Amino acid sequence: MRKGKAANPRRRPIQRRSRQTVDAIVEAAARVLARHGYAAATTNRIAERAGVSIGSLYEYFPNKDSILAALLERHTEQGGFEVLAALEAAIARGAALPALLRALVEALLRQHRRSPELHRVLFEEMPHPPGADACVLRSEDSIAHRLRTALDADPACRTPDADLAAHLVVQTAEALAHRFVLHGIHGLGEEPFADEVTRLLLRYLGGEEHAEAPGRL
Amino acid sequence: MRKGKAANPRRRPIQRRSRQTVDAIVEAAARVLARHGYAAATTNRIAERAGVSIGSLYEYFPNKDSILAALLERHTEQGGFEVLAALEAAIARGAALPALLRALVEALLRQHRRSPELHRVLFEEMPHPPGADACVLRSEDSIAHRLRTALDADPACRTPDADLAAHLVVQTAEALAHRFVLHGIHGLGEEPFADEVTRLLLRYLGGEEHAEAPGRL
Amino acid sequence: MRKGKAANPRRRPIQRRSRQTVDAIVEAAARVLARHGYAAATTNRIAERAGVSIGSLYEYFPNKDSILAALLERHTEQGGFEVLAALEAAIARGAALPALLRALVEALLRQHRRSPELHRVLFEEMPHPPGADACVLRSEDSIAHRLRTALDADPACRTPDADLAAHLVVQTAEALAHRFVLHGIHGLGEEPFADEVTRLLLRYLGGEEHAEAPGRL
Amino acid sequence: MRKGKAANPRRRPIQRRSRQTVDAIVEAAARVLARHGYAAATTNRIAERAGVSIGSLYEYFPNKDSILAALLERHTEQGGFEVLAALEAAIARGAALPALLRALVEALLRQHRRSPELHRVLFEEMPHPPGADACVLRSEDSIAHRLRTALDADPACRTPDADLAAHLVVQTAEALAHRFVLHGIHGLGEEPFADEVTRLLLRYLGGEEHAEAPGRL
DNA sequence: AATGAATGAGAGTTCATTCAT
DNA sequence: AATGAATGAACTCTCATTCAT
Repeated sequence: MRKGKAANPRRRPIQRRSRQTVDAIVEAAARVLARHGYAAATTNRIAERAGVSIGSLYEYFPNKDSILAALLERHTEQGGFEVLAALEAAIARGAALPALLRALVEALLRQHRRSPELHRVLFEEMPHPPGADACVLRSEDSIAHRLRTALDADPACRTPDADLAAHLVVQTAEALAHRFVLHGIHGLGEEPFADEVTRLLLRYLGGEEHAEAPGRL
Repeated sequence: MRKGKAANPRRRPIQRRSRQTVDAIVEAAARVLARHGYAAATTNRIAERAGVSIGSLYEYFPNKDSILAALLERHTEQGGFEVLAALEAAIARGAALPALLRALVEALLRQHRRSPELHRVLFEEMPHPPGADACVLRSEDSIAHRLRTALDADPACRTPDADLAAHLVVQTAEALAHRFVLHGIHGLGEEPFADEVTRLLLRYLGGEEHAEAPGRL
Repeated sequence: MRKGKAANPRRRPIQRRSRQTVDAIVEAAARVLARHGYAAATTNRIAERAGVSIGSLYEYFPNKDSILAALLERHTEQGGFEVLAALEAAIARGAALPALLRALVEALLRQHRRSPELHRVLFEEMPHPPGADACVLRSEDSIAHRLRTALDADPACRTPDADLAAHLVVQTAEALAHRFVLHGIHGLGEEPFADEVTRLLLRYLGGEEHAEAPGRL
Repeated sequence: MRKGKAANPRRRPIQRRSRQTVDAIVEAAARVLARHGYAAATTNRIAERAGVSIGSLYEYFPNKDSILAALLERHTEQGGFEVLAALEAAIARGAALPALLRALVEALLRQHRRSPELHRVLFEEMPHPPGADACVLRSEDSIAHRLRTALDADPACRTPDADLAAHLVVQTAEALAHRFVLHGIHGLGEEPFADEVTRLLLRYLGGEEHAEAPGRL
């Protein structure tokens, strides 16, 4: 049968073994994408790398796109969690605005640095089927949300629309970090880059008196 | 694709007819991508839309990637020229920093607005073969360069590294405009969005005393 | 793209060359089915037998089923034409009812005899997707129709509903011939079989006084 | 199918449990075929419907074909028994030739009517591996045999070769009933259809003086 | 220069069957 | 005996590319 499309549900990875298999497949997809690029990421190669038969792969994923979507989601969620955690830690440390923003920028840089090749393929080489970016938006939203509550509590922050400001801050930091890791800015080092981005964000949020040289945390 | 080959066009389109054919093909690629998405953009369909036989298409382009690369380049260069022109016009008008930045933001928004579908496919759906982004970087570079000379001349601008600042401004404005046009920010209108982004950039560059309400140009 | 299903129109075989290719493919399908059975009739094998690349095959047929459907149709139409022609010839000869029915039975036997293996595979082994039999019904209908006008003209025929009778005659003759050619009836020869079927039909149509031994034509 | 293998079941279902399992599998195959057609009848789906693991299914059947063969056999035998029983009942009632043939025709119609979808799939959609039809022939043979002894005893029957006549009668009735149930004849109702077929058979067997209106039994 | 029919490697996917548990 | 996750050969079909005309 070739007609029965899309939606026949696959085994739900409830049991431990299944979970491992699913992870192995997604992990293999990540390795193949990072090492050989999108064009080489065939289902058969992914299955092979995962040490799983092609049949098993299709036991857990209805088609190729769903594997890549799962990878994108995993990658994005993981990154989001880390950034969120870094934010949380900074807040817990009682960090003021400059240090908070610094933490955000560094977390984003770290995240992009971890596997820049995978990141590049995932976001620049791989076709994003319409709607695949929902998880990216979601992730950004949750970071912006957390940031906003922090901004609300910070007297140094003078900005009319805190929600909007939080979103712009997150989007800006993320976009600049992305670009920096992938393409660099002339020969600029990561440290001065982080300084400058933090300065940018800080001035935007109104804390310009602390703007210079927040230093490393 | 038989082989993932390089991208120098086979025949130098010196004659008028050749130039027209090349343009027709690139234009057809743009239309197909915008209307039907990346997955439907086969070489045969592009040739058909261009009113050219598939054989002729391969007379002018060595492979599919080179067509898409040409399109990406054309799109980027055109956009770059427009932004550059808008910048130039503002400077010629004797615009101060706020108005200058406003002009930059508006030009970028306009550029993304022009064919957002094509833009989305080009930058979010279509695989970017490694190195395909060189032209994007070049375009940004030239805008940043022009901006920098303007900043140098503006006493309102107090920033230690004008070159770096110019690059960050351009990258930030471009990334935020891109995101805004494609995914929006909650229900925010374009006008207030432009205001806020301009405010962000202006504060960064040190002109905070003029930051509020630069108004429309 | 794997989603774009069913209906994208293929090249219509208008030109001479195309017609030849289509014929070669259908003919190859017939040979493969007859020689190796349904299970072995893969598109690649059919293409190979046709001396055509698999790509060309899909240039002319949108999918595997359509090839087999075309073969079924060709086979059925050809058979129908022959039976129709035999009927016409008998009528032209001024044949009376017995000779007419004899001609029908013989034509059907001849038709099934021609390539019994293909016939068996086509009608007993091959899956008939719902609706594939429309052409068979059409063919029978046209034979029944011709027969009916002949019956109307024959005074020997006494039957209340000539249309119904014609259909039953055709269906009965076809079914019995099919079964006889494929499985035989004990050790009965074709000649006596044809005699007996003719007798059956003749008695049904009311011409029982001529029923015995119509002889060969 | 790894190999188009023969069809003797691995385990003789002696125990009650085994018999039940075998029945459940065959029954499940019938339901799946009738409801979803041949293409959807995968071994996994059949096992699922039978409430049996795929492993167990293969404990009782050596391969897929053997399941379908068993179903075909069950279906055919059951149908054969019913027709035989109807014949027997008519004879026991002392029915004359017209009533006897009427009973035969009605029994066949009833049999096809019972699950026409299964019947259609079984005989028109499903591939019949060579030799799968032996059971059909056997069934018809036994009906023809019983009919023959009845004909021998009936003085109204004047036909030279009673055995041949019995076979033709059974084959004709079966083929016409099959066609009628599956495709109909114009808008003809079942009652008049049965009348006409009975008339056809009766005239063939020489009982034309009783041919008109045998009435319902 | 132009055409477009032909090519065929290789993609995604299915499903009958096995076998470790 | 029973399970069902795993297997992988084999299938249908696509599409970038070539080349005879």
